[in-house]
Amino acid sequence: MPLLPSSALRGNFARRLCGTGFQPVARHLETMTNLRKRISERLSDALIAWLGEEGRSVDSRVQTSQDPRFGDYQSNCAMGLAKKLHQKPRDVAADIIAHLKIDDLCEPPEIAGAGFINFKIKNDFLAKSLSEIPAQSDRLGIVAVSNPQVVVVDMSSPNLAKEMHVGHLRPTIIGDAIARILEFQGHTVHRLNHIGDWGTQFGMLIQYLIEKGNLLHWVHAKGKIEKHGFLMKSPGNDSLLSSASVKIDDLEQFYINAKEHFDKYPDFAERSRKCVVGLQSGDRHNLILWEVFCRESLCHCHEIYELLGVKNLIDRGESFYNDMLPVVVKELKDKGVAVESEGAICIFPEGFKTREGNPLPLIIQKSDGGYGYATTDLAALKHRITEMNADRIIYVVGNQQKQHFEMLFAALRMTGWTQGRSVETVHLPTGMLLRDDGAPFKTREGGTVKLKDLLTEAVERSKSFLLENEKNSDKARGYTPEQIDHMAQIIGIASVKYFELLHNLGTDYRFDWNEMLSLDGNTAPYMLYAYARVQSILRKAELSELRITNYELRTTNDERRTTILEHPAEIAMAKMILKFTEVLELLERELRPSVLTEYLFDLSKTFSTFYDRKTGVRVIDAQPDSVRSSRLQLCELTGRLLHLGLNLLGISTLDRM
RNA sequence: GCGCCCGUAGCUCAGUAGGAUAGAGCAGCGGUUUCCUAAACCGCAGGUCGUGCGUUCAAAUCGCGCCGGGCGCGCCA
Repeated sequence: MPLLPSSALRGNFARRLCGTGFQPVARHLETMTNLRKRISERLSDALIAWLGEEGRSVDSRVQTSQDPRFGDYQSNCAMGLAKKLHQKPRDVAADIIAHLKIDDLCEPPEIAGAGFINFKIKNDFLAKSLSEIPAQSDRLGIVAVSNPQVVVVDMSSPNLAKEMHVGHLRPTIIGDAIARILEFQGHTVHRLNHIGDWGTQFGMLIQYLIEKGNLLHWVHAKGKIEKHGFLMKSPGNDSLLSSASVKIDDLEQFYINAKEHFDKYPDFAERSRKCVVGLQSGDRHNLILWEVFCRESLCHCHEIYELLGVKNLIDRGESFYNDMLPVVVKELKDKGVAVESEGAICIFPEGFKTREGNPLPLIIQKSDGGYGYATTDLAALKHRITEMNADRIIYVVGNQQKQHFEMLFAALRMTGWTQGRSVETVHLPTGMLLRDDGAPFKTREGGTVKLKDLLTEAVERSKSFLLENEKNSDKARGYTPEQIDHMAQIIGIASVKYFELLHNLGTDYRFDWNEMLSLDGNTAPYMLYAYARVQSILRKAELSELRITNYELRTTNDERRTTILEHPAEIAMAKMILKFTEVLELLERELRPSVLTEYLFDLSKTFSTFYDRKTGVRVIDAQPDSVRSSRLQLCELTGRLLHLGLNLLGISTLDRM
């Protein structure tokens, strides 16, 4: 059975995967088997063999069984089919089985209950499937999708007027995880940081900067600004910006001070408004200061992104779309998509109503001539579709904006911008972060919690835990302070990220330090620990990287690795490893990182049982050599898989804990 | 008032296009260290899936009503 496309396509794969951080699938023709898909294909063949063309329309999907008594997979198609054929479900099941050719994969299928067909995978087939996983691939032989798309992930979206707060955690972390997963699957992904860099508050901030701020090296610049949008300029290559700089230590406080000043002094407020006007009319001095301010604020954001390990962001502010706004409005007016209503230019997508039951507008030009967020969002959509050639645009944004995105997407369908091309737009609504007492996440004084403070605390808490361990003679591992710092950094950040990803993204959830940093349960530390144990085994078995290479190289040609699956723990391990392909399918369909966290937790648990002194098997001192090498292979695959899975979530691993 | 989301074990949450006796983790109780990291493992206990009808061979899952919570509903993002 051909598991990879022809060699002509393989060059494409390699190119597409460039820049994802993963090795291209090239040398090996092996891949990881999708057990569920295999059975489903055989079932489909059987249905066609039995019913002819009609068999094609029957649902041949199989699902994993909940109870091991029912085997590994089950098909429920006989029950539905029985109704159509006016036969008994169990008879239908028997007919299906009679046409099934599956004895190389499974034990003889069994009919149970109301007409379920149960499949149990043969150990031999599990072993064969494991041995097919290529040894050198950090992708574990998982091939890219055959229909790669250009995907824009709209994520993070900070507002440069203020510092990033806990509310940005979900859209940033989940957006990055989704981007990583789609990249891994072979799509071209653009992580788009839709930054709030434009609007009335910037007038106030810039005026405050001029009057009270710590402006350094302010030099009147030569030249002129050609276009709004500091983000359009190539960083570090701008003579205007290099001539002015500013340092704001506490951006949040700066905003609060400016706002107080604004409320207290009407003349300052007046100067602020003039500043806004200046900005909008392209006044050079105002614009330079605005850029300087945005640069400084963006530096604060990137400190956070660095801490979180979020890379390859396209920082593109709202200002980027400024010049497009009047063009878009005119176009939509000309096309008759937008109409004037109560002095404003509006689009009225079908199916949306106001409080009074009137059609609800998407306002693309205010009655005063200004533009709001809806216009920017539309312009951004157009840019992503027509300039970036996006096939799929994913917004990871709070669920409060659900209706706005529904209207936006409805409006998009009226514009004709996709020109018949299929462009999928999807809003992944994120839930709110609540305090552990269920209240909105605020400081005791009612202020917002800075993201930076939160992440710092996570690292600090991890560090004090590690230091506590070192004091305990039973647990002390003799780490140096540098090692402790490094581990605390990884564990702290991993804990916060994992806790985010663990929850279903749409629902509100409670933030609980003790829970997320706990070593017990579905947490990052538990999983990092499982990974560290794998690494420890491989070290103890003296399978250094070089040794693994030699060990694997012996098996590349005719001499296959033989996997021996006898002990229940070995069999469980094998099934769990192969299940990964099914998890990826689900991820592709549902874009829910919690599907992956759940799997990784199951994998870790299965490994802990496999390796346990009571319930598991010996590995390093196992005899004979064939068993030892088979078990080492299971460990090695688990390690690679944990590393891969955590990597897809944006979480780093530790070789020791 | 209308629209959308949610209500599952004491707590936090899963439950994959309706499938068999509803699952995890935490907390609780009880076990396991001559042995590769006990930061672990095993076992026990714990639920009329908010509620009432309905759809069907089959409902936590689909439909309708009700109760309770959240969010949104014309120039803020």
